[in-house]
Amino acid sequence: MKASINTNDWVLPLRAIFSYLCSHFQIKFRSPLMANRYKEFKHLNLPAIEKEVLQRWERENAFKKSIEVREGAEPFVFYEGPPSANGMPGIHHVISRTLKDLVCRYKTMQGYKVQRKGGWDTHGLPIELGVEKELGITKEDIGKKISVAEYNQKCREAVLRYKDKWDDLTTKMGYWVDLEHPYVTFTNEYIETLWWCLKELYNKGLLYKSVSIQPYSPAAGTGLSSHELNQPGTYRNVKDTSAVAMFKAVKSGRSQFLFDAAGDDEVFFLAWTTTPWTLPSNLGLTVGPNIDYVLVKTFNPYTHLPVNVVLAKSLVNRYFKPEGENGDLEEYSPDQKLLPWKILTEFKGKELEGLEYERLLPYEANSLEAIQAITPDAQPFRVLLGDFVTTEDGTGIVHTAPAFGADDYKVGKKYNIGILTLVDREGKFVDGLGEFSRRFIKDYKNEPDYVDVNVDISVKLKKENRAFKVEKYEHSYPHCWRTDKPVVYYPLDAWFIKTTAKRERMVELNKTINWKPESTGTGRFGNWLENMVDWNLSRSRYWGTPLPIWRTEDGSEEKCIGSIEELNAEIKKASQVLGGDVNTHYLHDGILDLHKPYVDEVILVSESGKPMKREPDLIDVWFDSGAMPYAQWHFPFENKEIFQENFPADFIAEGVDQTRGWFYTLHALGVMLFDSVAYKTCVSNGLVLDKNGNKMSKRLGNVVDPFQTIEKFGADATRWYLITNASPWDNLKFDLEGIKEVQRKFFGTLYNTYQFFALYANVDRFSFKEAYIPLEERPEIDRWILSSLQTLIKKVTAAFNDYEPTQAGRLIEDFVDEHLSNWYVRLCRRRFWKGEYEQDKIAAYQTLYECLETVVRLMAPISPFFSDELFINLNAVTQKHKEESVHHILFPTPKEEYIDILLEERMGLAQDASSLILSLRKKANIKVRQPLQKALIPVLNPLMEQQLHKVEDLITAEVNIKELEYLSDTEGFIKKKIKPNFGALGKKLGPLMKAVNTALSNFSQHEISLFEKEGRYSIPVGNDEFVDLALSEVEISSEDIPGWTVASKGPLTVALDINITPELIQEGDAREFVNRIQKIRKDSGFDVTDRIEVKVAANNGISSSLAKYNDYICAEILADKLELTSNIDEGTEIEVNDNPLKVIVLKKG
RNA sequence: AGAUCCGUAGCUCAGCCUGGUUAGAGCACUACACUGAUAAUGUAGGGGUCACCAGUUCAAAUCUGGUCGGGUCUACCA
Repeated sequence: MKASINTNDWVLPLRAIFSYLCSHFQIKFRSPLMANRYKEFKHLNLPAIEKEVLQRWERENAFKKSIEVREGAEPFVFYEGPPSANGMPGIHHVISRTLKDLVCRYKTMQGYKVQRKGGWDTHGLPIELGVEKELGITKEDIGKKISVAEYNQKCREAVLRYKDKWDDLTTKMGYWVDLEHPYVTFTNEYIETLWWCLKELYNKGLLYKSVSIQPYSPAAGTGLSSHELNQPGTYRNVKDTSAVAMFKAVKSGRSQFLFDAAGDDEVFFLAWTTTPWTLPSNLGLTVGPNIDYVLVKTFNPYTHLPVNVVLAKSLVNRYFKPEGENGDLEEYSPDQKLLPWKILTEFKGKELEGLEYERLLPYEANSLEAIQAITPDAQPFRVLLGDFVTTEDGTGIVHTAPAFGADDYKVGKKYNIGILTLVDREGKFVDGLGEFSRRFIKDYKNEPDYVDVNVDISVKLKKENRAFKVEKYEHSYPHCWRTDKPVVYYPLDAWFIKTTAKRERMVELNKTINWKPESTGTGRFGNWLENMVDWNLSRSRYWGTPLPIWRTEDGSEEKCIGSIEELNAEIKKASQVLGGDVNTHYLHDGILDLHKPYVDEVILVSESGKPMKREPDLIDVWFDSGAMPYAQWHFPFENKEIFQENFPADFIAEGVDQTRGWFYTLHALGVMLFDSVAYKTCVSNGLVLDKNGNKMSKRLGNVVDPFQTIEKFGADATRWYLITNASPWDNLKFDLEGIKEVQRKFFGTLYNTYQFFALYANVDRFSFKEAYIPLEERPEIDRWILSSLQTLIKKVTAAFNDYEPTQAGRLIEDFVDEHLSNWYVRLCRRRFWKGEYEQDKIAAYQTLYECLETVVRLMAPISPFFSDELFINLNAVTQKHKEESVHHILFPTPKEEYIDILLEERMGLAQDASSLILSLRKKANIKVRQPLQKALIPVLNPLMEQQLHKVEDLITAEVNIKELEYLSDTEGFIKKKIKPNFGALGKKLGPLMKAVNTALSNFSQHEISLFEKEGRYSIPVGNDEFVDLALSEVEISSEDIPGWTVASKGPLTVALDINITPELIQEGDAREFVNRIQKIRKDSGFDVTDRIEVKVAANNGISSSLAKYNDYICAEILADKLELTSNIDEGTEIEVNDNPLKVIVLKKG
């Protein structure tokens, strides 16, 4: 502080010389740091201001400097979740980035060093699919129509396609993040760290290969991980053709009891499926061992043939109407609607175990020979027992196709029924299935004339007396997050990370993370961890991080590579051991690109000297982003110290949809690699919906373009709106009207306040060069606003510290609007433009300046542009800070000694009293310009009188009355009301409260005043019991002053003397006249300091009013002369209190 | 089906944690004022079964349980 004051001493004369030179030699030059006038605006144009500020930031390297100025300071670590730049950014990106930015800016202002490395997610399905669409190819064409090398080159070119748009948005929205040195996930360095991570996991035994039934997207040609399946929007309600198929039981010793009951007719097991395409692969039927089943005699509703069917007892009424029970089976005719039916027998599921049935759809491909060719000894087509069977849907008998369901696979393995996968990886039936061969099981190719094979299968079953019910069934079914096509469950070889082995630790460490809101962490994320399954890493694609594992052909030996150096050494070794052409391309320079196809060309050698090939899989892109804490620094190959300093993150923030995505992969890798959390605080923001609460989608056309929004309303207004409208984690209904409101109400008010300050400070040449006037020498209102300001600083700081920016923003808004603009400035206006430049005026300037500067610093994290503009404009004149941006200085700290609770309280009284008096004026229809004599305020105690007395001048000036009169406690004059102080009495009285309340409400005026005098009172509550009340346990308020019209709010009551004496009328005339002249001054475009002369022709009572108040009028309107004449020809016609006048207003000089 | 968030004025939201007696604000609407800050402001008015039901309590928008509606997420539902 001291240094800057010293600086001022010599800067001021220099500045004078400088400006003299500039004006005389007409040098057009505006130093950003120096000015002798506060910049005044013509209009509030936020977008234009922002453009200027952006240019300045760029010119001055403001972002870089904001980190440099904290060199050596304690770091605050932030991780940027990498966006994928192959799509356009949307408005929902603006909210999470605003959140990230404001926290980082705030922490910088708190003195931390906050590095923010940007990043790009560049691998994976979205990019590949985009490229395929562009080239008009499918996955099968890769390696045929286009080489893998060329394909990957195309991907590499496509990944940063919209980088410019993203950078543009980042810049324009004021998001400070390092775009010059971002981490890019496809670089060798990045991949090398990923390999290092994988090898660490491998060495810990956490990486393994296994066959399992996994979600698989035929359209995308790859398996999906559980968290990919858990992206929003993947589960969708779809209508599928479902079928209840009839599996014909084979007669045997064990099934005899069924045939006995059925009178030796055919017996069928009913099994339901929503995926009829799995029926040809059926190898078993699973029943619940303890579920009750029944054999029902009835007719097939399609073929009308008599049948006997088995299904769960509790599901009988799902298929049969009660009226049909025991109906006449003999008389059934095909045209009757009601199916007659009859339960023949009942039994437990376990009695069905091992019963055989006939193949439903016999073809070459699902013959016993074909099955046993894959699984020797397999014994398919039997009834199995499984615990997973429920009776909530279907028939209680589960059609089991081991290839297409995890449960099916498990139970099938147990009973050794074999496995048939009669659908290939493209999603079409294999050969050997008759008319269904090579047909797609779902419309994966967007064929215009696609015919649903599921329908055809169902029709076939119907015709063959093998379907009992076929209908459209609506259920939620997972879809591939990129292709939007339905996923199937499919047996795949895959590499897994054994996340389940670390579940306990992950759960434990999760409890140390500060989640905003808490429920995301405990609920959504916590549940996810509890139910976690192993992480399926494998992807059968081309553009991604290759799995660095090489294996011998028989799988007996394998090697996991953890660095480029290691790979190059192994390359050489293999070449030497294996000889021939092995790895010849890679011997000289080593490997130059870690992607396909190059890594696949590399052959390594096993310990026993056998060649090893790379496992063909790529890894899940989510591993890329989850490993960014390490890979962004190329750890451990470089930057070890930087990494140590930047792990774990203090703070991350993304949309809540990342809970199972990035939040999870970061956490999982942090725990598994370093036994640490990866982030200490995680803020998850909600979705951005349109103004009607619908999700934004291109299809509905309700998306909001962030560029247009910022261009039109400015980034600051947009940011402020996004942050203050709702808590970040609540869903936001985005409405442009809301931004307009913010712009008008908050920014408009702040702008007006600044503008007002600048206008008069420029007139008076206020530059804060005078000594700081001690608080005790400033008037009441200054001390009040400064006290409120400190309270504001405290609350805003607390809110920001608690990651509650919404609270912070709303507090600032309220202060600027309610306190600063609508009370302080309004009441102090005259201090700025009246009188000489002396102590009181300087105090006013200093106070308003301090408020403005502080507010600007408080709001800077949320509103970086406008705050910086105002800061620079203020500081350019006063030079109080040597920093050149608000984002380089420190956040304000509250001056506790400025806080005066009593003062804030009595100002509240003044505001209430003024408001009440204005409302009384309104009731009596007397305008504020008409002075009134007095207002009466009953005071309940000495403190209240004292308090009011101190703000008396403010009230009288504000509501234009001559005096306040206090009515002290004279019995009979003020009517008082008493009621219990519920809060205080509740605990003490409990059930007696009602009685006391009744007693108090029946108090007479006399009893109330007795109570007040004594300070206590004993109240009878029946049965000779009494309750002793203290004065603090009741609330006494004045309710009425007999004979007066009153208004009250809480304990405050006001009466207004509405007698208007002739003298008051004259004064009112004078004030009205001043108002008219001021309007003329303004309309004529006079400067606020111009002196004028006025001639008035008044032929009525007004002239005497004007004569009487001549001096007052002249002072107000800056007139040197007010001349009253009887008549003038020209002049402006005005009206003063219904009297017409003519005036001529002339500027002097 | 389960988890979670939400439901307060026409709209956007406070208040709920810690129960207290007229449930607030802004926007919008209407009328009247004020103003040398003017795309601002004040006063007044209309507008609420605090989603519903039950419980706890002297007292419930607030605490508890349930129901309904909406969002998001989960699930190996054949």
